[in-house]
Amino acid sequence: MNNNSYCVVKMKKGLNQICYKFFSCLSNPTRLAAIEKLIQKPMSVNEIANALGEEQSMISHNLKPLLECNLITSNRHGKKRIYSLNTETMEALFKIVKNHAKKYCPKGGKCLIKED
Amino acid sequence: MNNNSYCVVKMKKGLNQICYKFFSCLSNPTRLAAIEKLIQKPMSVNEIANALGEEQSMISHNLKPLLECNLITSNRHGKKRIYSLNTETMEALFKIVKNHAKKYCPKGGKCLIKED
DNA sequence: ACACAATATGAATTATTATTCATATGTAAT
DNA sequence: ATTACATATGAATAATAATTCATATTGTGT
Repeated sequence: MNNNSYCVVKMKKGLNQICYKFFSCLSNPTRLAAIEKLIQKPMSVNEIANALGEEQSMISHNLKPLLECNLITSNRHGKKRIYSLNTETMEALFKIVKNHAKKYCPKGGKCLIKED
Repeated sequence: MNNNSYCVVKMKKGLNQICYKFFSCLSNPTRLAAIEKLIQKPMSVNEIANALGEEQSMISHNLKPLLECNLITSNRHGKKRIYSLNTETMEALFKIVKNHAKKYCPKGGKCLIKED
């Protein structure tokens, strides 16, 4: 999955190579829930796990791809490792998604299937 | 998967419900490749399939979630159904991803794993 | 150096998602 | 109404990703 501190995605071409891992990070309920917690404030793995009622190791596994894609960062604080959201990218991203949803998902969270 | 023209995602809460399907659509090499083709110009299923060297039915299957999320639209033109990109959303999105990649993926398409 | 706390890792299992192939549906022209 | 072209659908299989659980690692304070 990575060749020495770089992660290379096997990909067909172009756009894909950059985008696939990026969007994959975000297309997972657990990771989205973790991100949602990190919007509030930086947290440790255990804090996120407790807040979500999930196992510590599961959260740890899930934070990894987010870190690799730099959607979150981490640094030590005493014996804890604190994870923070990359707010620059994430806020810009959510702004677009929310805008899109407002336009196309009138029933709050459900996507309208448009017919032509 | 959908209850009568609406698709409902089973989801833990909040942000997730809106975001999960959105990002899921985009975290797939085939769909990203199809989108890349549609950036150039609107196309039919067969045109996309030929351009990518893939089966027609596979592309058809893959366009469906993009349609449901309104990331593409479609309309008939004679016997063909022409698919077009929702450029408003997609261009804004790619702009963010490219910007993020420029900042964090110095080796063009490979993601730098940051150590602290 | 030791013990503890916090987090990470690996590998097996389970769950989810993609692809394929056969076939159905729809459309337009003759 | 029949044919041919274009696309969609369903269901089986294959591929990929997520979760779990046991355990390893790493850092901290004593």
